[in-house]
Amino acid sequence: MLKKTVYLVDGTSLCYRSFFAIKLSTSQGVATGAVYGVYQTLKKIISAYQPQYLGVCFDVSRKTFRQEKYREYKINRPPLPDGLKTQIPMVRKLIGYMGIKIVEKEGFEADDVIATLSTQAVESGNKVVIVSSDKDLCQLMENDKVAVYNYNKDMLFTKQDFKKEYGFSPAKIIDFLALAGDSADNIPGARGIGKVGATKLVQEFGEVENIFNNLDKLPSRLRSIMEESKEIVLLSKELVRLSVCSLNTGWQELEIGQPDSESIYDMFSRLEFKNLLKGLPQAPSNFDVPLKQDIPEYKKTENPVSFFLKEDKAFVYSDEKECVYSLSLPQAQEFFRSYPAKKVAYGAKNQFMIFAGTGSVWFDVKIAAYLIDSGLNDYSLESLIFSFLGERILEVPDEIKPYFINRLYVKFLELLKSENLDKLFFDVEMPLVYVLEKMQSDGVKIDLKVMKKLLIEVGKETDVCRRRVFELAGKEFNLNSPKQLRSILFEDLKIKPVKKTKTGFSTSEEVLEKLASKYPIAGFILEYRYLNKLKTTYIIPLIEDVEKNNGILHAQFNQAVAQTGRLSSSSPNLQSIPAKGKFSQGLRQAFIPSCKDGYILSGDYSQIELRILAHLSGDRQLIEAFSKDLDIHRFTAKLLFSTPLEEVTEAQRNIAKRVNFGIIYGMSSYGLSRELGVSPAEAQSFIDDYFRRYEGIKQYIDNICQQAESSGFVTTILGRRKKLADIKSPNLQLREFSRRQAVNAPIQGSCADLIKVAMVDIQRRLWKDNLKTKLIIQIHDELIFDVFGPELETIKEMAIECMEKAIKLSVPVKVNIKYGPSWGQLQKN
DNA sequence: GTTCTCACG
DNA sequence: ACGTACGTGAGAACA
Repeated sequence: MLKKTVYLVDGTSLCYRSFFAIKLSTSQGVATGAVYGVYQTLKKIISAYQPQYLGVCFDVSRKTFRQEKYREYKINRPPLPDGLKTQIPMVRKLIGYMGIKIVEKEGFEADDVIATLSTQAVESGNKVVIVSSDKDLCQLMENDKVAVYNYNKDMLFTKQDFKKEYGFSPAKIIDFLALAGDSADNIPGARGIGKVGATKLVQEFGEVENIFNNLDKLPSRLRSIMEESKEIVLLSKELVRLSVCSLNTGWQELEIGQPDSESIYDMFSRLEFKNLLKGLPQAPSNFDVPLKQDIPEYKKTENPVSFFLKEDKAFVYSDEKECVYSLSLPQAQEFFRSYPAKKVAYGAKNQFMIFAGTGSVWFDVKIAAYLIDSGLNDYSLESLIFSFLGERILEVPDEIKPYFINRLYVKFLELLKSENLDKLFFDVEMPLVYVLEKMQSDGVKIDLKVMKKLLIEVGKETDVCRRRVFELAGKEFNLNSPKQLRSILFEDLKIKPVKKTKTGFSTSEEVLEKLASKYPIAGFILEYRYLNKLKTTYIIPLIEDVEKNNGILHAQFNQAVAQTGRLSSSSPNLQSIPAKGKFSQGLRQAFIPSCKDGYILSGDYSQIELRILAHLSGDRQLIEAFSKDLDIHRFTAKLLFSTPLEEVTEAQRNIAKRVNFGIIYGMSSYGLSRELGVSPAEAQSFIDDYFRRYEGIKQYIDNICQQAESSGFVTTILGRRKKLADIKSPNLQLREFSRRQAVNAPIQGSCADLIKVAMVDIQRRLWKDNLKTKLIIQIHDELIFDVFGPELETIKEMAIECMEKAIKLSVPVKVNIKYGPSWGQLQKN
């Protein structure tokens, strides 16, 4: 019979070690480090040693025969941490998916199971490798067919290695532990004997029984210790001795089976193990879609045509003929011009330019996926194919893409209809694709001279600030490093820290603000941070970007990113250009109209989120306040402080304003207390008063949370959905987070609905009336236009009209218009 | 790649 | 007893 090697893994110990070593969690905060670590370790063993037999052993419960012998056994072990507890079932599933068997036995620990399997395997003439970090298991190495694998050092540990390190043979580790004790398992050992003493005794006498037979050979102090501890030492030895038990599974059954890659892939994508996904073997793919070169001749125009563009090629597919056509660009343009079917695409925003003049894209599967689930963090075609079609393909070849786009489209159209998202999709989101494309390609004109002048000015001030900080600190250091700054402030200067982060004391704005009155250095650091941010995040990158593009800035407006339905902007982010602070307007002055004598015009929704809250909640007070066009924060202050409207102080109005914002964010008393700088109890009383006065809002919030719980999602005015997977989670933090999202998402998302409708309407009007003015930037509740001079009055009216009438609310919607020669010089009428 | 900090709504 | 307002993107440091 051929000699085999059987690998036996201590699953419980591996889980613990991975959990503490690997701090990893999903974007939702679910701990995943243990799963990750266990997989990596098993994978490493499998690829390094290619074992044929491998089993993972677990402790079943805390109750084992050892507790019966000694009640204190492992009693000081803290309970399983929550984050690990939730991972154990995932780990077990994963091990199963990997084709690996789990072996365990009620009343016994993983170690005992390993001992049993190891003994059996060795008896039938095989070798054993034990994977564990637990010393107890070394006793099994007495038989030199058994080795222990250390996964930290990636090394095998043999009987010889053990002897070299300890000076006695592996079987005696139990005598050693019986004497020295083991604090982790609460093995008592002999009082007054530690590792050193125990080593000496075992080296001299071997087994503990032999010590007791030769007590007369010990020095008197040791002798009395040993006499006193006899019982406890013998008990300890019993506890650390591994026990053979009867198992349902023999080592022969540990042969590794075929891994279930689909399930592993599924689990990893849910746990967001992106790098591990790449390492998984690709499913054998058999697309079976022939490729043709000629121009397709479809007969039925009711079948939409799916396409994918790649530089100078277009790949086209329709259900009518089950093949993909590979066309040159001119061929494709000719085809689209002459053939009137609806076009289906993936990520059309970045593709349709090539098809200008051949009609618009009707269905974008990426946008559809975003409406169906706005919470995904990956909308790549591959990821959608996996999530919605259940096929795992690492990289879809370009020529096959239209085939999959078509399948996704069929699926998504059904889903959009059944979830009542089709109207939002076809009337708002799809038309918006083109609006955004136009905004991106038109771009924003930047005055480089203004930028460069600003760079010099800000640069100078930054240097002055930096020098002042160094003077006050008494030395130079990297002022951009929070770590170095931390040590300067809280160690060298011995300033009392205010707040901690995960890794040490915080040096955030909030902290420095508090320190500034007492320590001038804090003020200079703040000023440095502001200036440096301006310089490195805005001025320099904008200059570089614009220099590459002839004075025009082309940013991205992303339609499938924000979970609430908002747009996001990137490369550069035009939605976070500074608006306050000394140089903000100077910076914005570089954003100028593209034509001489033009204007930059901004249309800004006034208090839109609170108006939407009034609409959604139907709160009597809030609706009335907006109907009368009152200052809403002042009005809230009146209610909170029971003061006549005209007697509300600025301070009271300010508190009310923050409370109003808090409501939109689903606030907690703690959050509000920090925002207001009062105690949580005082904050709570503000919240209580608020809800007493705005009864409808209170009811609405209770309602929406209940709705979220029963359906698992919340919706906006136009039916946009936000899924809330954790709304019923047993984890309090996750649950409360979901509740806050449940309150906020309908408000933020409805606001997005509103402005998106306005954008679509506005762009239609611009096209229809042949206007030269361009919509250039959207900042959530504000639209920025590059106005052609003669069109100023038209645009003013049109912006107000389209924005205010986008969606009819039960309160008036108000838009403020400002305009000027640059973004930094806007004036009201 | 993660952490900290900070810009915007 | 914990960690807390909601939604984004970006630069720099540090491992």
